[in-house]
Amino acid sequence: MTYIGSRNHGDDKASPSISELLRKASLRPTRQRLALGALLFGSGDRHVTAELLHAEAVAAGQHVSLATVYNTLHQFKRAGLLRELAINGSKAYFDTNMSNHNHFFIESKGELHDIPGDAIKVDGVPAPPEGMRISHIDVVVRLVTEKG
Amino acid sequence: MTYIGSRNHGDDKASPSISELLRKASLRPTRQRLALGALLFGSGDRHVTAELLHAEAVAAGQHVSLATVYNTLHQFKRAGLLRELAINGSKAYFDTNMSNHNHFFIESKGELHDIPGDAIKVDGVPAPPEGMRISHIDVVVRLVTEKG
DNA sequence: TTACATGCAAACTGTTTGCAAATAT
DNA sequence: ATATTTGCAAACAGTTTGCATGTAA
Repeated sequence: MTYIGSRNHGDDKASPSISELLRKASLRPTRQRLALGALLFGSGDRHVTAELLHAEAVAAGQHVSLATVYNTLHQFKRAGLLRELAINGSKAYFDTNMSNHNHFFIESKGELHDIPGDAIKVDGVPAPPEGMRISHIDVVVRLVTEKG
Repeated sequence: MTYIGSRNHGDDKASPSISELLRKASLRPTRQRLALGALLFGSGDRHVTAELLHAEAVAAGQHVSLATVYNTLHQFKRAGLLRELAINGSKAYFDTNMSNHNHFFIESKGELHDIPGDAIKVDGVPAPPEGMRISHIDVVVRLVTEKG
């Protein structure tokens, strides 16, 4: 679940590892889930919006409704295959990189890039209030063009 | 506009400093902006959503439309009086604390709390790509109840 | 066979916009 | 007087949902 290396297995055949991912998540390996899973997990870490993933699936000749893309993203998230990122106020980004890491965000393009997990160190976080614990610390480095 | 109310012209005992803020921002001191400004800047650092601020204004007996709340929040933001926070995927939060600081976010309540700017230190941020510079680094410490 | 998954459209939430009426200067 | 601001409702984007149809086990 951490990373899925190479893509091969021929051209028109679903990757067996996707089926396995789905099986482990108790999700039936439907055509749609296999297609979306291949797009998401078939080639390294990815950042997608529902809209982008849908467009990719359609471009790949797969019939998948946008609602199914949303459903599938949430199912994958629930299964621990994806993480949802709150980057800007409007769109939801999903990240296939489940390891500890952070992000550059290019505001002008809505584009995300990973910062490896061992790069950034956060110190001095105050103790949470009584009865609360830290679930996660998000660091987003927002970038603009040099001109500003 | 069907509202029948007092037009407090000139001497406005309510909040002279708000009038000044507005004047500096080249925003006319209308009744709505004065009311919203008083709610936002009248009592320390605040985190509001448009919906919350609108509810507060109405509760305070002020006629302000939600559209005007949105417009005003953006005008204040543009004037450097507010900062917009991207915390979760759905709602926009506005923060009256313009100094460098970070946030606790209590997911279950959608509640934000400041972490003083000198508390958290972020080290090891990689150099941005060519032609880009860092505009801001957001650190959000997400909290859940101890039980999960 | 039957429980689960999909697609469509309609519903929904949060936000923005067009325009006539109101207000500030 | 004139340029700006407001309120309303309608438009809009992104997301979720209800339900009939389709599909995996």
